[in-house]
Amino acid sequence: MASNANSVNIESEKRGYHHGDLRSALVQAGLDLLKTRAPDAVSLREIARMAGVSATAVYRHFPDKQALLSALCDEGAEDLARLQQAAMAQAGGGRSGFDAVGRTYVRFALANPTLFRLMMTAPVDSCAPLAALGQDVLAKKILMDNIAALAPVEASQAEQRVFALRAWSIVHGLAMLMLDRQVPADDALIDAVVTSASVGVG
Amino acid sequence: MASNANSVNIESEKRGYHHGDLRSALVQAGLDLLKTRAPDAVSLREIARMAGVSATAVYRHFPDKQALLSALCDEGAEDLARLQQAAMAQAGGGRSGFDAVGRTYVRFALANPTLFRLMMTAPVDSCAPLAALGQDVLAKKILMDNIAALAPVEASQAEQRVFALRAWSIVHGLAMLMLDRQVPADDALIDAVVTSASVGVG
DNA sequence: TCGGCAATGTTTACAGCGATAACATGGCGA
DNA sequence: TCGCCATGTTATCGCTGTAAACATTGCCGA
Repeated sequence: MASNANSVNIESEKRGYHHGDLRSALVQAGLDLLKTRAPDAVSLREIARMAGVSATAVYRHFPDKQALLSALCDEGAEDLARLQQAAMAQAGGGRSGFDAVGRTYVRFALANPTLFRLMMTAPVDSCAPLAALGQDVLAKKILMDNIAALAPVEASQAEQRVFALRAWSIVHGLAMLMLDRQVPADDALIDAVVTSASVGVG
Repeated sequence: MASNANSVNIESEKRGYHHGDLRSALVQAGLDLLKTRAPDAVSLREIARMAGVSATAVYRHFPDKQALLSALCDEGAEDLARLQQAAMAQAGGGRSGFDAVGRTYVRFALANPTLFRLMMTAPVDSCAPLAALGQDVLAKKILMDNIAALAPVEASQAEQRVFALRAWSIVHGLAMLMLDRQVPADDALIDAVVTSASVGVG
């Protein structure tokens, strides 16, 4: 997951005043921290501590905490996109590929709850235009296009867009409900909800 | 929205050392604050300030911040349930009532973004059993049962459960995606996604 | 080779946060 | 009337994100 193959072993080497590749180290530390902490329990200071560096050093590489978190989101988005591409390829495309991508989406959310929540939760009050956001949004756009391409061919473009959005809503809603424990995180349940979703429509 | 008709005008009266009904006042202040703040920008201290009381007074009525927030969630859940009941009644039940309930769900989320997010986001790391949570979960259970009752009659119980969960996923996912600005918060779009959701199945 | 500048670390400081402990007030029943 | 106790208060703690000032070092031009 989101390995930065270069610049490993940093923590073991005795480093001098300068770190070498602190930015990558911070991102890696952040991803590690995300695995065990709740989203609002992820503190800039702890990430810095984990990277063996003072808290304010972070500000040499990110304007503020949110920027650091956004960098983590971008890593997550890349991961998710890779997984989905693989799932699609393995299923051989078509409808079964479509379902596989959906299942991958939900399973990724369950496997990386905090990261997923971070990825999908907008900076909230900031009315930033979508284009200004990180590349994860771009990844989603690509995903949307892929989904739309699987809509029934006889449908109009608007109908295809609705079809795609509904598909996204199903997996996103299911993922969120399971993350928030409103619904048991049952693998069979994922299959049931996601798979038959395409039955009634195509 | 979530009016506590009793104990109004508290802030205008000159109160003595004791408040009278601080608990209600805190809940009301919290709901007011939720209207303008992002979820993680809602601080216990500011709610207390808004109620004209010291921060630690809150602890006489709630064990911790989370408990106060849960009280806000319960108010929100009541509101949502009321709105959905009204929508169902006005639409005259049946499929159009079903759709109306779904639309109400999404519109409530858009109208009360922070409150909705608070309601639907579990205390995260706490593995609390669902039964131990606030009444909002109960409200959701009722909702689920209502939805399930509208599933195709020839379906098995398990199929009905999946049908209900998929319906919930659609509206929940759509609400979340719109809240997080992944998708434009367009009223017509809500109608399109929610309404035709029942077309392919029943 | 040397001097200095820019990049990138550090320490210090501040205001706001949730939470605890100790203290103050005052309503109400014995 | 007295005293209990529910419900307020202030003081304090450790944590947070962030800004400002200072320290160190790699690198580039003279």
